[in-house]
Amino acid sequence: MVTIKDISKACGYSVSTVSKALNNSPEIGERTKELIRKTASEMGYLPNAAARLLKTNRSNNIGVLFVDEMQSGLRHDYFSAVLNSLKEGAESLGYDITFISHNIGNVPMTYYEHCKYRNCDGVIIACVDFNDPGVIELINSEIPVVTIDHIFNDSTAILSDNLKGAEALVNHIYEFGHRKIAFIHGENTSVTQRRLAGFYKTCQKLGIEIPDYYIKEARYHDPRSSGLATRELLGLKDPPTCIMYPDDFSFIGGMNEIEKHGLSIPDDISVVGYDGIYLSQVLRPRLTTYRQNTEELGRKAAENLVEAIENKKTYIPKQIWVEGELLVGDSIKRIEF
Amino acid sequence: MVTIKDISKACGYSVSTVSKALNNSPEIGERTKELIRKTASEMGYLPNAAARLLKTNRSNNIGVLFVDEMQSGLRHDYFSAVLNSLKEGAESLGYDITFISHNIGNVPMTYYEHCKYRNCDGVIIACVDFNDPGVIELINSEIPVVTIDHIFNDSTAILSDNLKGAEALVNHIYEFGHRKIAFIHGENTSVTQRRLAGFYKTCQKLGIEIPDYYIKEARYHDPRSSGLATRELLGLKDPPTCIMYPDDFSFIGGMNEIEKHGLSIPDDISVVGYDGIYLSQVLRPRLTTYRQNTEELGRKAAENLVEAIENKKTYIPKQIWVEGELLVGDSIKRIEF
DNA sequence: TTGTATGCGTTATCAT
DNA sequence: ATGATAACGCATACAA
Repeated sequence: MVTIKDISKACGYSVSTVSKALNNSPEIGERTKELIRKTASEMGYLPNAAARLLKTNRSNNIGVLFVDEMQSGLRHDYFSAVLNSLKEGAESLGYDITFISHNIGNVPMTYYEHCKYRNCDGVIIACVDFNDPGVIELINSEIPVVTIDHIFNDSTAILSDNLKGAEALVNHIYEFGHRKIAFIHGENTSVTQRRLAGFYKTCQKLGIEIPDYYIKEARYHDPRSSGLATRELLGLKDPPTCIMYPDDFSFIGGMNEIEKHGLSIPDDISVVGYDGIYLSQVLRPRLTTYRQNTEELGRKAAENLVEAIENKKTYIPKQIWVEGELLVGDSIKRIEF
Repeated sequence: MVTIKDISKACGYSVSTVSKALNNSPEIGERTKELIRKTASEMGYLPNAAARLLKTNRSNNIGVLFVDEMQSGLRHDYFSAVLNSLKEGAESLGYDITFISHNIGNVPMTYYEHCKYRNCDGVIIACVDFNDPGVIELINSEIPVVTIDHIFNDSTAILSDNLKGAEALVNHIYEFGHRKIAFIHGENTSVTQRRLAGFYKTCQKLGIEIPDYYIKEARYHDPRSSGLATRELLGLKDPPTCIMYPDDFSFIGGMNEIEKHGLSIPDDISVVGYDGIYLSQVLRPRLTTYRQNTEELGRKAAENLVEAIENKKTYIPKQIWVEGELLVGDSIKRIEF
């Protein structure tokens, strides 16, 4: 491994001069810098992140906490998409990412301890149980934190605009003539609450009243529970003409149930999803859905965390809402009313 | 931050004694260890991974190279599942993982350089273009490497047994009475080659001849190309009675095409997928498919890499085939012939 | 059994 | 503009 010491020997300058030159210090003459940079690259020099960290207390490493209750972890379309852009955003800013967990080897660690152990400059938290004491400890620590899809006190949060999403869907459904709109929503989280708020608010504005039995709770990413809810809705004396699903993937459960009833989408019943994952766009009929902007969610999370890290003194936490977009498919029938 | 120096002061032992005690050195008396450990934990001591690394040249950090040609990156069911178990396997062995890329900030780096920069003890390579010079440089370097689903010279490879998978599917299809079996396969990779080999070998053994026009090339994870191939197959004078798809997800494209032709699965045409992702099991009819054992693939990759790292002298590279299992669904009709 | 001294590769302080 | 030196936190060879 070639170190600055080797470069120092090779070009006759002292170690400290080499270090300064490589860090582009104004103290060093342009010609000297030139020479040192050249020999460094010729010798294949690479800075040692660990040694640098030891001096500067900056690891250029971001921790990522990503554990969902369903244990599906990375196998969750929405979150793996967010993670992907998170990773790319961080990398383009010069940071690597490390997954944070609560035990490493057989040594139990809190999330906070793991972050300290790896000297993470900051952490991005997504998809976790925000009541977990370990998560709370981390958020309340001195480590800069950005949360995704959850507002925690005054730490920076990047939020998919679920209110606007539900609003856009309801408006769109309404325009197609539907008044009997059912909403199968996910388990009770802040995300769900905002979607419900957007749903009710928009219905009210449009002057349509939704009976309570049109609102069903299922679980995110779980076609089975959405299938059951669908069955209940289809069995009603006064069934809805359009069903909103917790997410595109869960819709598969509804789709099966609808087919089992001998009904066809969208002729007999209209549906919409949520998320806008790849799957939704390859199904036929194409699913009308609301695409969450996972690229921007991940990128903004990385950008804001880095900003918080690099301006620790002046950074002011903020909440950033990321809008998605309506993806118009063919799963809603235009009806008269 | 509390260091061994602080502990040293607090309990009156020297720094080196503390260090040895914390590392459970036999040199230190049991009572002393006890005391030191106790004060350390009371003071909330955490070892500093960077400092330790600087001395020991071991980072307990594994690099992961995960870039596929379709740029779908982490948004790929199969690979995100492998990654997930990779992560868990590594963590349970005391290693963290870091994504390797080819530029960090605006500094262009080769994969190898990135690994060195982060002092990765080893690297797991999956889902990349193995002709990329950067990948080749990394594999040929002194850094221990484990590849997934690709054999590269004599580095250790963890391989999903695609030959057995194709074999199992063909046998199963045959048992249901089918003789006209079409195979839509993915782009030409070693994975595809093995599946094709398994396919042909089994057909031969069973004494069925497959005309060339039953074999179509599509792309993995791309329903559109599989849809096109399906259309061609359905348009044949002598269409197949069963179609094998490159993967479960691609099957969606075939499914749409089949429905468009007014055909029904499995009554009019039988199908099988590959992968056994969650989606395949929630579709109706349930897709008959071959589940790749992603848990074991990821875990074995982590285990073997760690073994290679920790026994650098004695470790012998090997190839490990991981079998999957047939997932019997309802997408094949039993027919007379 | 415990302590002293040194160095890993880097940056920062202070001198020259 | 350049160089000598210390220090970051830890582990280890060697001394006691």
